[in-house]
Amino acid sequence: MKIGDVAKATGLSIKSIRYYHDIGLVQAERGDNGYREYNSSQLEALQFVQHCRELGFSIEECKDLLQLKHDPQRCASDVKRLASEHLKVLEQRMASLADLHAELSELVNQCHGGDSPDCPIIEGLSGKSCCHH
Amino acid sequence: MKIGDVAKATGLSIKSIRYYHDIGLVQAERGDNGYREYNSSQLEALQFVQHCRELGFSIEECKDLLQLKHDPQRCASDVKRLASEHLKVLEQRMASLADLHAELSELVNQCHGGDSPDCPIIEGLSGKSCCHH
DNA sequence: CTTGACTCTCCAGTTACTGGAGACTTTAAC
DNA sequence: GTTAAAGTCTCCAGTAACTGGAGAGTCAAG
Repeated sequence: MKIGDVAKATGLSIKSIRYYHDIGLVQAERGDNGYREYNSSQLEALQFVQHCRELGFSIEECKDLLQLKHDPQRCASDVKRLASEHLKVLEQRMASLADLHAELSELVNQCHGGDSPDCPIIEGLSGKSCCHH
Repeated sequence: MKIGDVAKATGLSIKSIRYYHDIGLVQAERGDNGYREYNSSQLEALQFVQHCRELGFSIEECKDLLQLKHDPQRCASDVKRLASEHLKVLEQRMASLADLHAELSELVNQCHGGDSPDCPIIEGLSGKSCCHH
């Protein structure tokens, strides 16, 4: 299977697949012409990686998960721990985004939005320090 | 005021301040020794930028906001529009993070976590395609 | 035989910085 | 007066995870 087919099958871009090859995440064999040649297990690995990336795992985490996937000695608790840690990160990001959103939307709500230069948003952003933490 | 003092006053790192100088966001004068010399209006601008960055605005957005801040002809509606657009971005990010979180936590919940290699998380990540979109 | 599609490598750019090297200046202590 | 520490300067490289593009080779169809 050549890289273009793999791209279609996985939904990854050709560039990404080459990148994953370069960093050693999922490496292909080479044909006589130098083209990358992917077999079904490499295809599966790339699909796996793509799902992990979709769920917000970093490349490093994908590497770890891929290793666990291919390790018949793995224990489910290891996988669960990794995933749970990632869940925590997601939760932290969500919380801090929610904070930002609350703060900014308060400023936006205070702003009447007319033609005058008088604007509580600018004033809020100019404020010496922020009271929310 | 020298760069170290500005760093202490604003909470920005020296590196960031120099970076902002380099990209023309907030530029300082130079003393005879070549040191950057910041006056109070530049300090204020940097504080403004720091608040904007804390609220998740990009450098480009900071540039725009800074211009609005220093424009006596500005209208509040322009500021409000910029901020509202940013709010929308924040909302999109929050929504997609929530999606990720839901999907991953479902997988994690399905996993008993014991010593066996049998793991629904790995299986879920290996799955051919994702049903949630 | 040529055209178009596909692949290759290598380089640069993205965002918003951070870290470090090597050199200079200023400040404080002795 | 000297010296050591702290502060500042510039420049280069690296981060994460790619994307875009140049220039060249390869393959299949008409």
